[in-house]
Amino acid sequence: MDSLKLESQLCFPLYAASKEVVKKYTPLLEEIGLTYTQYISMIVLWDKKQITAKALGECLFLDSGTITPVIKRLEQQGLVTRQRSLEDERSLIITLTQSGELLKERAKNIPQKIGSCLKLDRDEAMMLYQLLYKVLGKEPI
Amino acid sequence: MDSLKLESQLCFPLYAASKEVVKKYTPLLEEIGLTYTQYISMIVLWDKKQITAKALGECLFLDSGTITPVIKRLEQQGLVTRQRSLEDERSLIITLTQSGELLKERAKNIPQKIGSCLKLDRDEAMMLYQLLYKVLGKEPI
DNA sequence: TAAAATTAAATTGCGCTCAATTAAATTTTG
DNA sequence: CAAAATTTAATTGAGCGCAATTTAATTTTA
Repeated sequence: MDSLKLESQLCFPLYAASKEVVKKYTPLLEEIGLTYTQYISMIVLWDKKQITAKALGECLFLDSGTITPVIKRLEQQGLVTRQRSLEDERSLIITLTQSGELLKERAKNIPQKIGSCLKLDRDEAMMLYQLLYKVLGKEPI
Repeated sequence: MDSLKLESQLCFPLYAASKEVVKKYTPLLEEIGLTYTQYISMIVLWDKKQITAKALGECLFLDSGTITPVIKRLEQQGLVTRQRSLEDERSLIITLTQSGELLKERAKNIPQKIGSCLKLDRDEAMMLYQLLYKVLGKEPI
């Protein structure tokens, strides 16, 4: 049998489904002025309020080449501030601003809107979630 | 409960797992001079030998803005040729070259190498596959 | 303590991704 | 048939993503 077929490789539906789901977010995120990457960065910041660039990158599986310009754009929008750590000047501390905090209110119904347009029931979504975290080699929380 | 958390949204592990898996392909694909997107394009071409740009884009969930330059780079590498359809000048026909055909041999052990580094057993991989195709709203083949 | 190694961001360069637009060919419709 | 609508690629512009490199700060080690 031919393993070099699109249908025999798990990577492809993973890649395609990821893009399709991100695409569903785009119009909703546009209403609040965020890209998908900016959105997941804000999700972490809404939770933690303050985090280093390094820790944020680790949360999101993004390296500094990606995270640095994302943070700068969030700063330009007034959603976060950037400052060097006093204990370790190498570290960049990102802090949620009041304006960033307020944006959370406008984002709060996005997950539910997306959930309702994914054609998975509760058990399927749970199962998919578990399997993806297994691929990531991280425990689902 | 707070739905605006990274852990409560299916999109995030999907997005992260997709990137991590593509990243596993990168060093293997580098050996044969392809990017991931070029690789999945070649997979379709190894199967079909000839396809229009539109059909290729549909297979891969990619629009012309992405597929056009990808095809041009494959052409520059001598793996495919591009020609307009005689019946419909709007359509671009992409044809696998002999050199493109030969590359298949060098790629043939990639799926197995990737499979062995994903920490999923056979049943889990199958389940993940089915769930992802359900998200894509397409029947798995 | 001074040199070497490590760490964290930032930068660079290349390619991907998509939305929106454009241009050309074809099909539909009046 | 001619005008309008549709279809297909190509183009443009903004942002992501990563590998590789650079710069500066800190830690390790000789």
